[in-house]
Amino acid sequence: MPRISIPADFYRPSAYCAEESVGYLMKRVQMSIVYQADKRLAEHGLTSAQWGPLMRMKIAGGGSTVAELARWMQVDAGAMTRLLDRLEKKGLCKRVRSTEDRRVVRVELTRKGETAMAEVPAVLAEVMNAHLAGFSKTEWNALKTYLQRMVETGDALREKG
Amino acid sequence: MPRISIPADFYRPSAYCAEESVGYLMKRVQMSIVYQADKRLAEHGLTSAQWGPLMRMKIAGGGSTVAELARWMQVDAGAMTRLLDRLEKKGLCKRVRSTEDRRVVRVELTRKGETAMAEVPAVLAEVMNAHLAGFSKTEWNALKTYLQRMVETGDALREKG
DNA sequence: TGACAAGTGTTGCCTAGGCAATTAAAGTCA
DNA sequence: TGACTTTAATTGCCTAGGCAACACTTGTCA
Repeated sequence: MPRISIPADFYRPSAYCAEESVGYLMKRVQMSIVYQADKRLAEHGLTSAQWGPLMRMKIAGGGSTVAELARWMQVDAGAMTRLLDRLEKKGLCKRVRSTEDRRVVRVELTRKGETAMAEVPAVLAEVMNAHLAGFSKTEWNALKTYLQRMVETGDALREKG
Repeated sequence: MPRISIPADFYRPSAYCAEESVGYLMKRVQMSIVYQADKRLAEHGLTSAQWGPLMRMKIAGGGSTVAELARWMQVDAGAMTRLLDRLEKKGLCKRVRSTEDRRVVRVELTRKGETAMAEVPAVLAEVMNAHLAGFSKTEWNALKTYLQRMVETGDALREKG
């Protein structure tokens, strides 16, 4: 039962101020997080776009498929194909054509991929914690709640068209 | 006087859960905002990356420069050059070599560019308001405060290295 | 069985940004 | 004045994602 969503009335066409915009602020924060994560991940030969699929392979027990990874990352299947090309070239994963369903390509972590992934969770936690310096646990929870509500609202918008 | 920033302790390397991550949630929200904005801006021949420079030219009185736009958008100068290539190809702006300082290229809005910009603020306000459906003014202010704090913390991180 | 639909992966072409090298012009200073 | 530095804009090469077309399988159903 999706309740009716009435848009807010905070922003008006005239006097649209960037510093007041939640969208602008979120973009700034996002850029900072990606910048810090990329800087630290570069030492392990990874980018902030690349750890996601590797993490998924890891928690799935060492392997996955192109389509599954694309869905998980909420990304185009073509983009995932090319991202895996780059990871494979670096020797972090390898592709194996499935024998059961000959359409699918299984993607598996290599030894080198597992090694590269070892430090990633610590890096991510560190970057997030650094950006939340000064936040109380209450504030952190409030922020998460706000963001979760916006995600739900956005999903509902998409469904309606 | 930059006060000392002590990182938070909310995230730990083990059990790094995406749904709990402020970074993941913010990315989701950001993707939704960009998606909705792109969908509506496409009717005016624009993308969510393109309205920014045009807006800057507009509020600067019809013109700016490549370097100034790149700084304003916090983007690489090369990226801005290419973005302006695309805008110029669509006839939304035009480049004029400056006579005072022959290094700089002045970028000016065309009539067509002004027309395209007319509806943009309304579109942006609509998209932001839609994503903030259900928020009270107090919650909206709290969210902005949290984000502003994270921006400042991120800037401080970058300065320190 | 055979046509058809749906799922899977790849590729081409597009926008978009980062980094580095290059060229040209302007400013600085011994 | 001449050497040096800085700034401005562009370009090449890289990662990255979206959309559409394509080929190849698999499943469905008349």
